Amino acid sequence: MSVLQDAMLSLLKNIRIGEHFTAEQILRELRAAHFSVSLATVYRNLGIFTSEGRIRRVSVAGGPKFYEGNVLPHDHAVCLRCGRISDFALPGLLDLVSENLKGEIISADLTVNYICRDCAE
Amino acid sequence: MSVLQDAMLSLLKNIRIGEHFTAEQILRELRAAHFSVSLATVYRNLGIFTSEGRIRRVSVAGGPKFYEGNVLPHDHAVCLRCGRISDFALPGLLDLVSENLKGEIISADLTVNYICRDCAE
DNA sequence: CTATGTGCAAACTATTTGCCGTCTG
DNA sequence: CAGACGGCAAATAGTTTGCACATAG
Repeated sequence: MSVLQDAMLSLLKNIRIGEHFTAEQILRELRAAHFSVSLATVYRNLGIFTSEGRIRRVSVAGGPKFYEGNVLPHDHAVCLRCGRISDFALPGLLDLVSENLKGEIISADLTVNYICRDCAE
Repeated sequence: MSVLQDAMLSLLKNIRIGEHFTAEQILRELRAAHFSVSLATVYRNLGIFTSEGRIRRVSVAGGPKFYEGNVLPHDHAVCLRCGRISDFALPGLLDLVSENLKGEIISADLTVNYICRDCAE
């Protein structure tokens, strides 16, 4: 683990739970912290961390992917106005799925589109 | 509505419920039906139909998007071995979501990763 | 005739890769 | 010195767009 990789990982791990970053945002954060790093390297390391299960990659329709340090199972809610992604837990989801689908269930990705309370005003 | 657009729409609407096509596959189907059409036009028309709510666009992590004629609310199960996408219904999902998330819920996209019965053998 | 639809090629966005230099143990 | 790390530029995949021509109503 290089100094840069440590910095990337702790960026993703230590930021407020529920934050989500794109590769571009991570690049900006790292540069703000005086790393002279390139986008290719950010992507390369994000790929490594994701395949090691240290971080999680989140796809949201029609845009860049987001990365988060929270690898515990949880779901995402995307506000259609401000675009912000929030984590939320939906206990019982996997049970509900396995009652309704035959086969060996590996995981379930739930993305809820909603209008968050800030935007609803 | 041009003849081509009619053909695209009925392709998406009439095929066995639960089928999902990529833009490339639709192009191939149309050409097999003797249309001399380009990929750009397929994408253009898919975009129009999607924004009109006549078809639905489905994103699956790390690949091209799929399109389906079934616009009724339903969920998707992706087999991690064969990659096939199946429709399935999860009654009670929206209720479960609204019990656990504050805000105005618009829709919920659930994608289940699993091993289908054909692949399990 | 006017709007709509289409092909083609080029642009674009997000991401990945090859190559080669560099740093570290 | 070997192997991991990283910069740069080019490649790639999927999708979108500008433009000029064709076609339908």
